[in-house]
Parts: sequence; structure tokens; C-alpha cells
Amino acid sequence: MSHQDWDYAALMHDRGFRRTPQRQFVLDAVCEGNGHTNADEVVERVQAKAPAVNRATVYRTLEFLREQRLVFAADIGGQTVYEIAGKEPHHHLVCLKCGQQISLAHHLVKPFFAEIERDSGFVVETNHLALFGLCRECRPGSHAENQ
Amino acid sequence: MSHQDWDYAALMHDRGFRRTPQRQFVLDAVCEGNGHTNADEVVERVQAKAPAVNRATVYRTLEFLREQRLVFAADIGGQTVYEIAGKEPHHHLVCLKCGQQISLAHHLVKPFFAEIERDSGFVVETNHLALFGLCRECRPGSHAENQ
DNA sequence: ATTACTGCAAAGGATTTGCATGTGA
DNA sequence: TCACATGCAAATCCTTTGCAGTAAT
Repeated sequence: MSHQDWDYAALMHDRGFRRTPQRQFVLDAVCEGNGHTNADEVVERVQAKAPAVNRATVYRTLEFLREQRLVFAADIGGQTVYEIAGKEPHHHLVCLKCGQQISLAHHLVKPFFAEIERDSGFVVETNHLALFGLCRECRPGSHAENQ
Repeated sequence: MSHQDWDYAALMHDRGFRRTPQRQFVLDAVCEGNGHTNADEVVERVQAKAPAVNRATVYRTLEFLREQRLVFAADIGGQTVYEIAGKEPHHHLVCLKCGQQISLAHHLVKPFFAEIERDSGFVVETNHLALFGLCRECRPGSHAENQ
């Protein structure tokens, strides 16, 4: 899943910004965290490859990439997490017990949002939902009682 | 809507804690913020009535009240917000433009959670959902174009 | 009289900012 | 070349903590 490198370079150029190794490292790091990655994890990943890259640069770059809509910033459990901006909104189920993050297809969510709009006229723009709970394996009464 | 003062006092006593003016101020302040109130707003409200109350006390008290299940702490847009603990889970629609918080009845949410469980076996435990978007007045195409 | 609770000040962690330097275009 | 981007260090913001004094029971 090596994302749109082309459109990164192209966008940078088109919008009059510079293509720098730091930005590439950060973008890559966000990519690697398939699910969601917080700033600290990005710093770690970036510095694993390029130890000289500064924390401040990572923060600035994340904000920059967010402005450029290349990454999406969400908010899970009090911290900001980043992921590569996708075309479609998508969502996660986060298991409170085992911590696994399960993707939640948008088609399950769309009708819910539509219902809200119908009911109150409020147009939901949340393009990332994180719902906490217990996954099939961890929920009480599960057959697969893992730990 | 002067909440359960009795059960506050009673709980304090029953559980061997002390009833202090500071705790009352903080509890009141959380109450006043009908929707959600962040720590800073609580500090402001408390200090409006009792300037001598310290920030640290407010933080400690909020945490204390949360432990005691007298207030509920949620996480909206990166900051922790507090509200009086209610019986039923409930949810909010937060307008990105005007900032207003609209309550979202649980009965609109329940079927959605049920659908997720049916589909993936994941039991959602999120008892507070905050959805961002545009309210009826602020959404494009609205008749009431308020700024 | 106890000891939980508070105020104060200082510590802590995460993020941001100012400025001189470096570097991509 | 020359403005944009980076590194560094200091600043800032929000929250937590240690400790000595205060007050609720």
C-alpha cells in the first residue's frame, strides 16, 4: 500500500512548497502506522531512519500535512492520532480489552448519519469515528476466552 | 435543575469523604455547563464565586468526582470535558461553525450500535458520542444565514 | 484531635515558537 | 540566489505532585 508518492510531490510543487526528506520521512511514518499513529510514534519511526530529525520538525510537518489534507488528524482517547488521508471516511472499533482496532465500513455508518440529519437537520462531518467497546473475542460470553 | 445535593452529601458521608465548599463549587460549576465544560471553564466559574479556590484543587476535585461517579468525563476535540453523571448514555452534536452543542437522544444511536454488533460482534461501550458537523442554521443552504 | 483536603509553588510532559542556519528550487 | 524549512533551545500550555498548613468530622 505505497500511497500516492506522485501526488505528494506534485502537490508540493503545485502549491509552491518544497519537497524535503523530513516531510517524506514523516509521511512514510504516518503510512506505516496503518491504523492510527500519535505524534510520539511518528517521531520514533522517523528518528529510527533519520535520527537527526527534530521533534519540532515532526510536529510542524504533521500540522503542515494536515493543512495540505495529505494526512488526517483524529482524536482518540485524548490524544491526536494521524493517518494518511483517504478518499472515503472510515471508522474504527477499538477494543477496550485487547486494544485491537477493527475497521468499520462507512456503509454501516452512513445510514446513521443520514438518520441524524433527517431528525435534527444536523449534517455530520465527522469523517472518522472511533467507538470503544469489546470485540467479539473479548466480550463476555465469548467462546474464545483469550486471556 | 438543581441536581441531587442530597445524594452528594450522602455519598460523601457514606464513603467517608468530607463535604467541602470547594467540592460544592466544582460540582455546581459542572452543573452550570449544561452541555460539557472543560477544566478551564470550571476553574473560571468556580473562581467567579470563590476566587481563592486553586486550580489544582479544581483538577483534583474533578478527578475525585469522576472517581465517585458524580461527574462523567468525556473527550471532545482533544480536551477533557465534564458533565454531571446521568443515568442514560447520551450524545452530542457539536457544530463546527457556531460551536453549539445539541443533544442527541440515545434512541437514535442505539439501533446503530445494535447494527454494529450484529455485523461484527463488537459490543460498543462508548457511552458518550460527540459528532462534529454543521447544525441546521450553519449548514450551507440554510435559510438562516447567521454570519 | 485526627487526617482528609486545600493552597502554593514547583515539576512534568506535550506541543509551539523565535531565531539563526541550512537547503531545495 | 533567496525564501522556505529545519534544528536548537527556550517558551508556553495544561495538568500533576510534594509539602506544609487548614479545616471538616
